[in-house]
Amino acid sequence: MIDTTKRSGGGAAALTRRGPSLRAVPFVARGSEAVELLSEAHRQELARHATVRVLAARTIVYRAGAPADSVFIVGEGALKSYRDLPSGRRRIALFLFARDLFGLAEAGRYINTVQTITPVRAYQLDVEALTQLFQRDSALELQFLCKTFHVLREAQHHNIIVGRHDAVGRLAMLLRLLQKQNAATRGQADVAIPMTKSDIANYLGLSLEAVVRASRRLSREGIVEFVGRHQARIVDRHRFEALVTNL
Amino acid sequence: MIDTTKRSGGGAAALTRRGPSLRAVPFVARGSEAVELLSEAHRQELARHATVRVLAARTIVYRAGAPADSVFIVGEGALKSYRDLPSGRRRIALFLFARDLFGLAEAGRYINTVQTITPVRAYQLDVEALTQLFQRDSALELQFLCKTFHVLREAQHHNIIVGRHDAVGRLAMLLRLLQKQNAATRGQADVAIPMTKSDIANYLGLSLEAVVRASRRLSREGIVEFVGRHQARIVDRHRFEALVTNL
DNA sequence: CGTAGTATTGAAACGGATCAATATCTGTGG
DNA sequence: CCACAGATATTGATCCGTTTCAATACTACG
Repeated sequence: MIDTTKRSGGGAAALTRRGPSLRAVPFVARGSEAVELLSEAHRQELARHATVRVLAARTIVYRAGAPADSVFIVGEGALKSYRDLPSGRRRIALFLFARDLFGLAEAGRYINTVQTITPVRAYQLDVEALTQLFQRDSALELQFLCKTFHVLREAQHHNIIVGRHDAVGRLAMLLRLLQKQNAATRGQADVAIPMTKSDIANYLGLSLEAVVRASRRLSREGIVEFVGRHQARIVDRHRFEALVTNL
Repeated sequence: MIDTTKRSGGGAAALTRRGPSLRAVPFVARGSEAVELLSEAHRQELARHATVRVLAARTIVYRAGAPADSVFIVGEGALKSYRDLPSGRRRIALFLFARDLFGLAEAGRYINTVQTITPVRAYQLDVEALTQLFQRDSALELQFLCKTFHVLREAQHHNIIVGRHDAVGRLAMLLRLLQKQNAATRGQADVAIPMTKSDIANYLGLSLEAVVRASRRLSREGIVEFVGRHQARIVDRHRFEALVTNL
């Protein structure tokens, strides 16, 4: 398990220059849409207190039940946040991407296990230090509050996905999510799929076979084209959107 | 639609003496378990800025998409937070009870519609005033942050419920939720069910018929006894817990 | 280059959705 | 206080999609 940990103060890489950032929709309405919530000043303030961690793929960041002393901000890469149920089943609660926040605790313990999917760069923040920071900087605290709302909305969206009764519809909604995820980097039709089909099954609340069959159906009907295991391309956007919206 | 609104400053009722309170599990570990998070001082501070609203059953507090200018704290009663989907289906995201927080917005708009189930007393707080309050009182803001975590965890728990493939298991988990809800007021075995079976179906992601059959099965097997439509009693606690835990 | 995790495909069984018909409750106005 | 209407609940029969089981293929990584 590779885990390169260093203090982010030592101006080592380009990463450090930029520092942590969050993504969320503001609490109240402002002219534009979703924005960079952290000001440059806040970013630097966080960077001073953060530890940069570089993690290999499939590394467990922390396990459910472990003492929660840090929160994390994803710099780059993809992770999954999950719980293993008594039956041996696994439920993935959330996929995490750049600028996402994780490490939310209950009574000082992490509730989910978090594991990297791809190689990841993350910023680790000490909880104690952070709450002290909040006392001095109310605006920064408000950003975290907003971000937590954002995560909450994602959880509710996940509820709606899992509530659907058709496997193809659920898969389409996940692909939509992934497509929006890196709409900036890639084209509107290209979808990068970092996780395995098992992960997808665990996220959608389906069996692996159901996910495979749903994928096959999407490609057979000419709606989505799969290129290898970790790449897809939306061919018929119209029918794709119809599937997604057909709640 | 009865909607008695009054400024909570005018020391009218016993309600005002106590004022709003929140329920959540602390961010970090403290000796005991879930606690009253708001100090007496905080409660009074919120009460000064809050409007008390008394709402009849089945009143819509706000609709999805409406401009979000207030957040609310439930004083007493039960509510549902839901979204109507394009298909006409309805997904209930959350049931709300005493000391719960609602009115979380995205980009200045409410995302869900909130409607009372029973008569409700709620405290309404202006968002602008609240954010200003946060600037002066960082600790109060932290309470709201913790409470939002609490709601997030409930959403994730909901995900786990809906992820189950058996109807009886899902129903059992909801009954468990309701039972814990008023474990203080009522006995360990008694469960008050304020909502209708349709509401339950919309929450569990099942058809109404499936909920009815699951109820029937629980009572036929002597696990839960239903007294009228809004009351249940857990007869065989052991098998009940087995059902709930059988994830 | 082998091995363990990952994916694919088929056949069978189960469970919930849906449709339909009827029953019961709740609140309202006469 | 009762009758009525609309919402809520119950029960049965059928259909459909997903789960499960099983057997085989792939592929990434050490």
